[in-house]
Amino acid sequence: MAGTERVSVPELPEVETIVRELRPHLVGRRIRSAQVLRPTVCTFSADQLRGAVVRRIERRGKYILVHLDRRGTTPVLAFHLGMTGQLLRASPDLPPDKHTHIVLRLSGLADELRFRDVRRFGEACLYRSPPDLHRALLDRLGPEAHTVTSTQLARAAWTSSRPIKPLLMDQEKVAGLGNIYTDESLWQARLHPLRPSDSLSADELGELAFCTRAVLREAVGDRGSSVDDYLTPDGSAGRYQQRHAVYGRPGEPCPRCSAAIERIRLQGRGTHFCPKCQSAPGHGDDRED
DNA sequence: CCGACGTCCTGCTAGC
DNA sequence: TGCTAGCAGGACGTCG
Repeated sequence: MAGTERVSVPELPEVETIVRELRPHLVGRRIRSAQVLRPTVCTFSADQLRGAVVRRIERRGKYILVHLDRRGTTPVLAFHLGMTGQLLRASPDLPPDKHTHIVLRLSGLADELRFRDVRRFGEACLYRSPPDLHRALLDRLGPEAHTVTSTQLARAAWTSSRPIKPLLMDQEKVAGLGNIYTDESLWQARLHPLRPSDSLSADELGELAFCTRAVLREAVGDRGSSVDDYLTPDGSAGRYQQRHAVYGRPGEPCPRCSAAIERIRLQGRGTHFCPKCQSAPGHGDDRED
């Protein structure tokens, strides 16, 4: 793959794709055995999982939540994939590599489930109960990005003067967006990533909410973006990267106006936008329609 | 309260 | 050719 972007960071569409793929394989099965190959990436020991039955699996923000049933308790296993995390089904005949940190074997499932993470920004946490999970994790997350409304966006945006891009990536404000889909949503909404959040009009925030939902819906339909090594648990790749308008395309023509896509650094993140049709802050907001 | 910045980690690549 | 420095970034801790 050409370009300077080599890493595919799992965001809402990738995590949703993983959850959908795993669900029919995991739900109802019992964890026969668990191996923790690298204890630093998780908060539990292998024997805390043994014998647990998977009741359901869901996504919240970028978290994968595996609800368990074990000896009358209902613990929840939560995965965050960080930048390079993967949940893969793999044959036990293939020895796990050095980046495989957790291995689960389930009753009635030939493949084992592996948590693999090259850069180890991801982690797996075990919570004692759903209320514990909410207190420690879920209550801190903002509304889901794929259903976010203009009202919800306005509530977050109008109380902050920080640029709109880092606000969208703040999981306490909106849950599920990362670098790729934030850049794509802002391009779709014709908003410059540096625009102060509290400078956005109700109309602009309405458009941003609409575009964010649309981008995520299409990306989920394409089973996410595969930029380099992101794969779904069955080993297949997503294809939304073919539709990226700006992300990973510095210097290429904007699909809307043909101006060259720019790339800047914003709070340490590579940020891609069209300098022509995403009007710069302080240069007026007149847009053609 | 808010935001900027350093930290974690590995693999790839530009440059000497 | 082989080395190293730099870069990529999600979330969190620290500092101003």
